[in-house]
Amino acid sequence: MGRGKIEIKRIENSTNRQVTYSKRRNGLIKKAKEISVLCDSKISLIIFSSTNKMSEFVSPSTTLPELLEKYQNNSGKRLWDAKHERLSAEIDRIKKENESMEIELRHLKGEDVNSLHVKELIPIEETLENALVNIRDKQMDYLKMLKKNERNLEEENKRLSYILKNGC
Amino acid sequence: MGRGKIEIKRIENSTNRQVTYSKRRNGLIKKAKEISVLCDSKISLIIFSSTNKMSEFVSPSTTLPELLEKYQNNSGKRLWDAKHERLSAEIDRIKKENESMEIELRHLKGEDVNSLHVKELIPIEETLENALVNIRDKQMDYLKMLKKNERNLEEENKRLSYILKNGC
DNA sequence: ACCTATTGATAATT
DNA sequence: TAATTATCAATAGGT
Repeated sequence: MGRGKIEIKRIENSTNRQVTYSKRRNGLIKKAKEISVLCDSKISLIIFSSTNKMSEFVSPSTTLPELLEKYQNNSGKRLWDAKHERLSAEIDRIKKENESMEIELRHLKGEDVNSLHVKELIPIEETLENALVNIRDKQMDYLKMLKKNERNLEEENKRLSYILKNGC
Repeated sequence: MGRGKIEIKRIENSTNRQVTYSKRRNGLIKKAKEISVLCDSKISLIIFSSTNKMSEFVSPSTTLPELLEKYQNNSGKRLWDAKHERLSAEIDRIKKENESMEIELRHLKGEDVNSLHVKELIPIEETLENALVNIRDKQMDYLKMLKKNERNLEEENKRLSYILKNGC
């Protein structure tokens, strides 16, 4: 079907491949249209080129979702239920994570402590004490920095005053 | 492409239509295979005859669900119902909640405090102090209860001893 | 189903 | 990149 017969294997020359792709894709879509009209059939054709450019044809008498629904009924294959399940499972997982974090948060805020046994209060107390130490350290650092800045400014002031008093 | 040219319109004779369908479907699938091999492209072809008999071809380098996923990304069309989107949206929402809780938790544990401004430390400090107060109150309540129990037991002891000493 | 005249698709070339 | 065309492939109609 051309100036020479070709072997059906990947065309290595990428320009040739692109050209052939373009021609054959058009041919394929044309033939898909023709069979859908001639034979009153419903078709979906989705093509991605090797560079991931998409082309599609769906016979006008239907829609892709409708066709896929029929596909599932016909083949018994699930196209997206698996995905739903995965998403649902992920939601469950994250929700559980969420709940336990919420509980931990409440405990660290000293809420709902009545639901805890006294022994369970001890690690929480320790965590809170450590946190307070950290935070106060940080505040202390900040204070020290302020003091240091203050000292630096005072010294600079003295120096400038001295220079002003005694001339340059 | 045959003994005579035909017009591209529905073939009314149902036998002819069926025969043509069969031939052209095979041709279409063959061409789909060829382009997928020659041009390294990914294809899905689903055909239903006018009698609802299904045929399909999916290039071996992919799967229909994968292709449909790409189709959705590429076209922006949603193939499966709103349920999927709802689930995805919920996952996003919960994940965001999760993240902010994680951050809050870390701060309440005195972690990552260097990323905070000193002013932001103040409410955290207050929260921690309140939490410690609550927890220590709870511990104190427990201690008081223990003391009270102790007293009660001591009194009961005295009473029993008295009864034993002086007869019933 | 198979056959084959004929049309249609396309590989190589420009 | 778009036409052209020689050649091969698909297939319509007949058996």
